[in-house]
Amino acid sequence: MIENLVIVESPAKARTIERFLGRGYMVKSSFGHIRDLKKKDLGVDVEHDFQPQYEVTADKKTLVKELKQLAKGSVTVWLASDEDREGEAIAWHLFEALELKPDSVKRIVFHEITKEAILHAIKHPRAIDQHLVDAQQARRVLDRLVGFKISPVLWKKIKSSLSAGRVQSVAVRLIVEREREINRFEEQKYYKVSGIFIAQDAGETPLPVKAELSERFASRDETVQFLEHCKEATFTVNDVETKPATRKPAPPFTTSTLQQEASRKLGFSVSQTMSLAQKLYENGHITYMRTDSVNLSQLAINNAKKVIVETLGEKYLHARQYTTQSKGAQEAHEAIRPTYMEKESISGDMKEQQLYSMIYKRTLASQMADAKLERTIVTIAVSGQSRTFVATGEVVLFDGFLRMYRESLDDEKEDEQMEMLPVLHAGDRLQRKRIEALEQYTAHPPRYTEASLVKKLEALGIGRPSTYAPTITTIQNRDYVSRESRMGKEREIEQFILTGDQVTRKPLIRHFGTEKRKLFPSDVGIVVTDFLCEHFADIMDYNFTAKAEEALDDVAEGKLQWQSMIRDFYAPFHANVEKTLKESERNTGERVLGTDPSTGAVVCVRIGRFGPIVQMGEGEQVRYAGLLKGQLMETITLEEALDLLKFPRVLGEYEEKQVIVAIGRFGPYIKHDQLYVALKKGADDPAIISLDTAIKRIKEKREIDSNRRIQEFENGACILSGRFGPYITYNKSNYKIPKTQDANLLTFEETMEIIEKGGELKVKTTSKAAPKKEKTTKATRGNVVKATKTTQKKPTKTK
DNA sequence: CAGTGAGCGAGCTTCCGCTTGACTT
Repeated sequence: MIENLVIVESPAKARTIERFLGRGYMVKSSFGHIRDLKKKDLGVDVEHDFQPQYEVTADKKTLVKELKQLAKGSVTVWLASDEDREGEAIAWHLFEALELKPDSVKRIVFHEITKEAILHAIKHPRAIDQHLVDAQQARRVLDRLVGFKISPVLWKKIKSSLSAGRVQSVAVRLIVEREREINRFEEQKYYKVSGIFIAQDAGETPLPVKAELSERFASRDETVQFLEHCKEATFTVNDVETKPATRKPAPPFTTSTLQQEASRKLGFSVSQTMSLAQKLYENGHITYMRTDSVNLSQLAINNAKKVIVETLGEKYLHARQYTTQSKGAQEAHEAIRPTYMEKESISGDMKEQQLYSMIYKRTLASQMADAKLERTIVTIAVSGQSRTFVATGEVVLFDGFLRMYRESLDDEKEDEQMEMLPVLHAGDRLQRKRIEALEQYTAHPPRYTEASLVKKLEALGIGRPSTYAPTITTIQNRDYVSRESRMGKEREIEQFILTGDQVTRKPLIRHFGTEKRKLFPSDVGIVVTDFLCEHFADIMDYNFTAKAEEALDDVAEGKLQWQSMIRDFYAPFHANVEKTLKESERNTGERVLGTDPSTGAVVCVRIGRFGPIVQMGEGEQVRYAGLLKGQLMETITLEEALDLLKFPRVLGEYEEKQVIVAIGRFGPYIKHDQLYVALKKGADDPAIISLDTAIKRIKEKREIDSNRRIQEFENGACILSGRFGPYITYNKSNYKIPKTQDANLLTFEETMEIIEKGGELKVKTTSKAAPKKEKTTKATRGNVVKATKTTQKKPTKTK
C-alpha cells in the first residue's frame, strides 16, 4: 500500500521530486496529456452542445492502466501537473480516466523544483479549477473544429491531403506575404561613399578615422563628380559629439529566444535546439526547456549572484527580476537556466556544450551590471560642399555584462563594428588618405528563418513553446514552405577609388541577396493561403488567436461558459464552410502565361495532382512539365515555361536505344534503356547537352553501378551497397540484411528467405516515405530534414 | 550513396498542446 501517489507531467521532474519527498511518496509521470479527442472523425458532438468525445491516447493505454492500479492502492493521489491551462486539464483528465475519488485527490502546483517549494505545495492543496479546465476544452475543441472542418474543404477544392489550422495556416501566410513583398520590391542602385582620414600632426602611427558620407548618390555621374571634387578639397572636423550610453543585458532565455539565439550564434535549426535542450534537461543540466517565462527563482538569482561576485567582483553584480511581456504567456515554468549556476561547463557532445554554455552565459549576464559606453560622433566638413562625412566610435568604459555575453542581432549584416577613434577637436584639419565609392543595391526585406518566424509567431501570440518547433516542421512536411539556401544574383558592380590625385575605376563581382537557410513558400502554400484568405478571412487574421485568447480568459475566470464561446464561433463558421464547399470553384491557382508561338496552344501553370505543372494545349495534344526548384507559378514567365516543355527531348541513339533528356522531380536526367542518369550539375545544361556527353554520363553511371553491385541472382534479386550498408533489392522493393549475415556470402536461398520474411525498408515509388515514420525520426534526433537534405545535396556533391 | 511522372474507378488524408518513445531506415 502506497501512502501517497504524486503525478507530474515529466519523468525527469518525477525523479527529482521523489528524491525530495522520500518515504511514503511515490512519484509518477503522465508524460503529458493522457486523453484527447477521438483520433478519428470530428470527436466533437456539434449537435449536442459540442460534447467532446475523449479517448485515452493510443500510446498511453498501458500507462493509464498502470496509474489506475497504483491510484487504487494509495491513500491520497496528488495531481501535480503544471499550473497552466493545459496542466489543469491534464489533472482533470487524470481524475476522470483514473476514476479517482474526490475526497482522496489533491491538486497541487509548484513553480520551482526545490524541496521547500514542494513541501509548501503539499501543505497548500486545492481543488481542480473547472473553469480553467473548461478554457482548455474550448481551446481544444476550437482547434479541432477549425482543422477538421477546413482541411476537407482544401481536399475538395485544391488537392488531397492538405491541411489547415489556426496556427500553421497563419505561419504559412506570413511566409507567403513576405515573398510577395519581396516580389514587389524594386531595388535601387546607389553609391556608398566612405573615406579614411588621418589627423594632421598625429604622430608616428596615427589612428585612422574611418567615416562615411552622410548621403548616398543615386547616379554614377554624381558620384564621380564628388570624388573629383574631393581631389582638391580640404577636410575639417566640424563637430565632435560625445555621449554616454548604457546597455542592459537581455533577459534569461525562453524557448523562443533560445531558438533564435541558437540559430543566429550556433546555426542550429529550431528542432535541433530543442532536442539538444531536451538532452541537457534530462541530464539535469538545465531547467525545463519549454517555457514562456523569463522569471528566475530566488535560489537561482542568489546562486548567480554568488558566482558573479566570486569570479568578477561586486561591481559586476546587478541582480534583477525580469517580467514577461509576450502575449498569452502562461508562465508555468521558470526561464531556461542552468540547474547549478556554479557549473560553467558540462560533459556531453560538442553541440550540447555549446548550447549549455550559451544558456550559462546568458543567465549570468542577466544578473550583471549594465555596460557603460561612450559614443563619439565626428562630423567632417568637405570644403566647397554641403555634404559631410560622419565617423562614429565607441569606447567601452565599463564592460559589465558584456564581459559574459553579447546578444546577437537579427539583422544579418554584422552590426558595423564600432571603431576606436583618435582624440579630435572641432577645427582639426584632416588629411585624406583614401575615399572610395561602392556601387550598391537596396536590399529587399529578408525572408524568415525558422527562428525569426518563431519570433514573429510569439509576438502575435500564436502557438506555444511546445509547438514552435513542430509547427515549423509541419509546414515544411506539408510542402507549404521549404528551407533553402539560395545564392543571390551575381552582378558586376563598380568601385571608384580616390588615392593621391587619381580616381580609378575597379570592376568587382558581387552576389546580392544571398539567402541562407531561409523559408520559401511553395506554389501549393501560396494557392492554399490565397484560398483561405479569400474564404476564411477571420481565421487567417493575425489577431484571430489573440481574440480567441481573450474569450478563453473569460472562460477561465468563470465569466463565460465554454460551450457558449464555441457556439458563437461555430454558427457562422460552419455556414461559411458549407457555403465555400457549395459555391467556390475548384482552385488550382491556374495562371495563363500566353500561347506557344509555333502552335498557338495556350500555356498555363496550375497545381496538378502531384504539384505545380506547366500545361500546353488540351485534349489529344496536351503536354505537361513540372516546375524546377526555385520556380514559382506566380513568377514564372512564358519563356521559362516553354523551355520546360522542350523536354523530354530525344538526343539520338546509342546501342540501338534512344537517349532522352528529361527533367524530373530531382532535376534534369538522361534516360537510356531503363537506366536513369542525373546530369552533372554545373557542367551539363539539359538544353544543349550533346549525345556524346550523354553517352559519357551513361558509361560513368554504369561504372558506378557495377561497383555497387555485390551479388546478382537469376530472378533479378540483387545485393547492393548503399548509404546505410548493403541491402537487397527485388521487385522494386528494398530489404534489410540482418546484421548476423555477411552480404558477400549470402546464398540465393538465404536472400529469398530474407525477402519473404518481409523487413521491407521503403517502397521504391515516387511517393514519399510514410509520414508517420518521418515523425518519429524527426523528434528523435533533430534530423528533421535529413531525408530531404540528402536529396538536395546530392547534385552538388559530385565535384 | 537509392529514386525519376502527372485529368478515372477506391480510400485515405486533417487540428493544437502536453510529454518522451528508440530495430539507425
